[in-house]
Amino acid sequence: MPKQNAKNVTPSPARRRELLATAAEVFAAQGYNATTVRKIADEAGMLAGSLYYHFDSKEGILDEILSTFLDELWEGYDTVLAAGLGPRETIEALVTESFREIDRHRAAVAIYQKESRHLARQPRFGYLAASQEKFEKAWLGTLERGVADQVFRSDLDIRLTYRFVRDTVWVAASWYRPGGLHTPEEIARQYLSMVLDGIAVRE
Amino acid sequence: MPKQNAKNVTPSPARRRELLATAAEVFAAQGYNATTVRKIADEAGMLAGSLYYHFDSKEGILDEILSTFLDELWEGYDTVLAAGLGPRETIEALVTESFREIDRHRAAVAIYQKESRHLARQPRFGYLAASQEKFEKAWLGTLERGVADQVFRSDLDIRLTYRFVRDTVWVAASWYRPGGLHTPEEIARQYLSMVLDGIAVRE
Amino acid sequence: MPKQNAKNVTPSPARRRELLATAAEVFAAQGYNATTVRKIADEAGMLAGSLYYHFDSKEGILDEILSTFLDELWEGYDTVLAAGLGPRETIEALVTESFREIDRHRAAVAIYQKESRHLARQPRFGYLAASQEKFEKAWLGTLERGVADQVFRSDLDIRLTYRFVRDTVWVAASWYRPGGLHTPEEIARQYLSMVLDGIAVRE
Amino acid sequence: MPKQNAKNVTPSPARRRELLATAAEVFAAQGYNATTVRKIADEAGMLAGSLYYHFDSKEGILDEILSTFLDELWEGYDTVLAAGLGPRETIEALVTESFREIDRHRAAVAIYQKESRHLARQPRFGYLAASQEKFEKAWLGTLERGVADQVFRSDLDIRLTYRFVRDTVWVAASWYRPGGLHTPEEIARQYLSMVLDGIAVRE
DNA sequence: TATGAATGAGGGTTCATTCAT
DNA sequence: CATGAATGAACCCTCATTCAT
Repeated sequence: MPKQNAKNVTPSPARRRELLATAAEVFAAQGYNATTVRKIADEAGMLAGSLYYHFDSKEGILDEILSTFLDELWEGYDTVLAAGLGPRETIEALVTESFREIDRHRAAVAIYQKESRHLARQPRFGYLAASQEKFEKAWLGTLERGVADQVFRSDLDIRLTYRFVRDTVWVAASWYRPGGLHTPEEIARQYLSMVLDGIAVRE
Repeated sequence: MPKQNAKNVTPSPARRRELLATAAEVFAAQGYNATTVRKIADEAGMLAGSLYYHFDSKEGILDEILSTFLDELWEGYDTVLAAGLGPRETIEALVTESFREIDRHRAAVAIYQKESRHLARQPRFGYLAASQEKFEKAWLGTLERGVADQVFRSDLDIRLTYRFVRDTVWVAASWYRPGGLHTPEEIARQYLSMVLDGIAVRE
Repeated sequence: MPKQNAKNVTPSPARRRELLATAAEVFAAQGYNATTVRKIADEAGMLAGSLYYHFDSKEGILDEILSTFLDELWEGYDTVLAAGLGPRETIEALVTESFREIDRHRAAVAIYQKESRHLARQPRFGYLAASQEKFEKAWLGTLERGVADQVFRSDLDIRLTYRFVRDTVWVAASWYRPGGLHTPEEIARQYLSMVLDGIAVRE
Repeated sequence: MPKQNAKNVTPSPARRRELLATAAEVFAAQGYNATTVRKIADEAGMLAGSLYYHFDSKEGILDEILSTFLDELWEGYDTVLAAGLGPRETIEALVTESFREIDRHRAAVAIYQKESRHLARQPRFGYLAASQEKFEKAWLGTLERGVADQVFRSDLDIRLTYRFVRDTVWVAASWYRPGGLHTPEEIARQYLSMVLDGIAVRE
C-alpha cells in the first residue's frame, strides 16, 4: 500500500479548514482589524503562537479565507455563465447561486463586504480587484443583453441598476443566518421577484 | 456669561467641524480601526497629540461624527413621517431624504454601514441600536400600512422586503461620490422606480 | 530673529546621538541579536516604545550606527590617501587613523567586526560590502606599491599580508578601552613597529 | 554492557558528530543567536523537534561544539608546551598548531571568536574563561621568556604583543577556507615570518 | 528515531494618549 | 493652539522546547 501525500503538501487540511472557519467567524463578527490573533486562538482552543504552526500570518489567514471563497464562487458563476441561458434566466441563476454561496460562506462574504475595498489596494489582494472586474463584466453584460433583448427596461441607468442588483444580493450576508426560516433558494426567489417585478402592486 | 470650563467646548466650532470632516473621510476610506489618530492629524496638518486639544479621544471623534449624522437624519425623517403621507409617498419621501443624507454625509454613512453593528454593543454607542430600532419601526410600519392598503404586494415576506429596501438605499454610500453625474434626487427616482416597479419589462 | 530649522529635518539631533551611543554600547557588549530593544531603552532611561519616536526600527538604529561610523572613517582615510605619501608612510598613516577611529567609535567598530559579514548580505547593508571592497583596494594597493618600491618584502603572499595587517589593526577594538594606558597614537606606533619590523630581535 | 539510561548518550555517535558539524557550520555562518534550531534541523534534513532526541538544548549543542574544540586544542598545545622547546621555537610550534586547529575546526573557531566573550559570563561556559586564562599564561609566559633570553624585542609592551599575536592568528578563522591554496603549515610559516621579522624590507 | 502539533515566554513594533513647554 | 517627547498597553509574531504517537 503506497503512502499517500509523499510530500507534505499541506499537513492535515482538515484542521486547517476548521481553523479557517473559526477565524472567518471572528473576522466577520468583529472586523479584521479589531480581531486579535489571540481571540482567534482562544476560539479555537489554543494559544496565539500555535496558530503560526498552521499559517504564516494573520493576513495569510484572511487571504486564504477570501481566496477560497472566491474560487468556489467563480466555479459556480462560470458554470452558470457557460450554460447559454437567456439574460433573465442568467440573472436568476446568478442570484440563486449567490445566495447559495452566502449560505455556505456567510462569514467570508461578510468579510469581503467590509474589507475588500481597502484590501484590494494591497498587491497581495490584487485578486480582489480582478474578481471585482470580472464580476462587473458578467453582471453588466447580462443586463445589457437583457436590455437589448427587451427583457429588461431600457429607461434605467444600467450602471445604477448593476450596483443596485449587486449590492442588494450581497448585503444579505450581513443579516443572513444559515439554518433560518428561509432556504437560500427561497430567499433568491423572493429577491428576484422584487428586483424583477418591484414591490408595488400592479394595476 | 458663557460656560467656559466644560472640557473641549472649543471656542472655534468651525475648526472642529473641519477636523471632524477630515476624520470622517479617513475613517470612511480606511476603516475606523485601521485609521490611526496620526493619519487624521497628518491630513489636518497637525501632530497627533494636538488633536487632543479638540477631542477627548479617537472614539469621541467617531461618536461625534455618527451622532451628528444621525441627528440630522432623524430631523429629516421625522419631518417626512409627520407629514401624514400615504405609504407609497412616505416610502418615496424617505428614500429621497436618505439619498440627500448620503449626499451630505457620505463619509458618516459609510462609517455607519461598516461599523455600526459591532459598535452598537458598546454602551457609548447605544444610540445606534436605538436609532436602528426606530428606523425599522418607521420603514416596516410604512410597508405594512402599504400592504394593508393594497399598495404593496402581499405575497412577499415583509421583513425580507424591509431589508431589501433598506440595504438597497444605504449601500449606495459605498460608491456614491458627491458631484457626480446624478443628483441625489435623480438617483432616488431611479432607485424607487426599480424597487417599486422592478427592472423587468412589463408585458 | 529668524527661526532656525524651518522644517523638522531631524528633531533634536543631540538626543538622537545620545541614544545611538547608548545602543551602540549595548550592541557591542551583547551582540546585536542578543540585545533587546527594551534593554537599550532601559539603559537610556525610557520605555521600549519610546525609542520608536526617534527611530524606525532596531535595524534602523544599527544602520545609523554603522553608516555614521563608516562615513567618518572614510573621511579620515580619504584624506590620508589623497595626501600623496609613500607606501610605508601611507600604511603608517592608515594604521594611526584606524586606531583613532577605534578610539572614537569603539562600540561601532566592535559591532562592525562581529556583524558585518552576515549583515552585508542584506540589501539594506549593501554599503558594508561596498566599503569592504574600497577598503581592500586602498590597503592592497598600498602594499603592492610598497613591494614594487622595494619598501615591503616581496617574498610574502600579498593577500595574506593584507589580511594580517587589516585584522591586526581592527581586532584591537575588541579589547581597547578608551582612556586606558595608551593613547591611540602610542598603540599605533607599537603595532606599526611590530608589523613592519617584527617582534624578533635582529642579529 | 554499555550504559544506556544516561540522557542523550545516543548509541550512534557518528550521527551525533554529523549533527554537531552541521550546527557548527550554521552557527558560524549566521551567529549563534541568529540561528534557529529549525534552521539546523532543516540543514540536517529533520524537523526541529527531532533534534531534541539527540541534544538537551540549543545551548547544549553550542557547548559541545566549543568544548570538543577546546579539548582538542589543548591536547595539541599541551604537547607543544611539554616539549621543552626554546621560546622562539615554542611560538612557532604554537602558531603552527593553531592553524592546524583552524583547519580542522574552522566553524568552532569562528563561533568561539564571535561568542566567547559574552558566553564566558555564564556559569555553563565557565571553561571558556578558564581556557582563556591558561591560554594567556602559555603565550605570555613564552613571550616573557623570549624577552629574557633576548630572542624577542624588549622595547615593546608585552601585553600588547600578546594580544597582537593571539588575535592575528585566530582571526584567520574568519576568512580561512579548508582546501584553499595554502596548507595550514604554509600559512603558519608566512604568519610567523611576518610576526617575527616584519613586513618591511631590511636595510 | 522522527513527526506533528502545541506551548509559553518574550521580542519588536504600533498607537492612543498625556503633558510640560 | 500646537509641539515634542514620552508612556504603557496591546499586538503580531518567533522560537526553543515538549510530548504523544
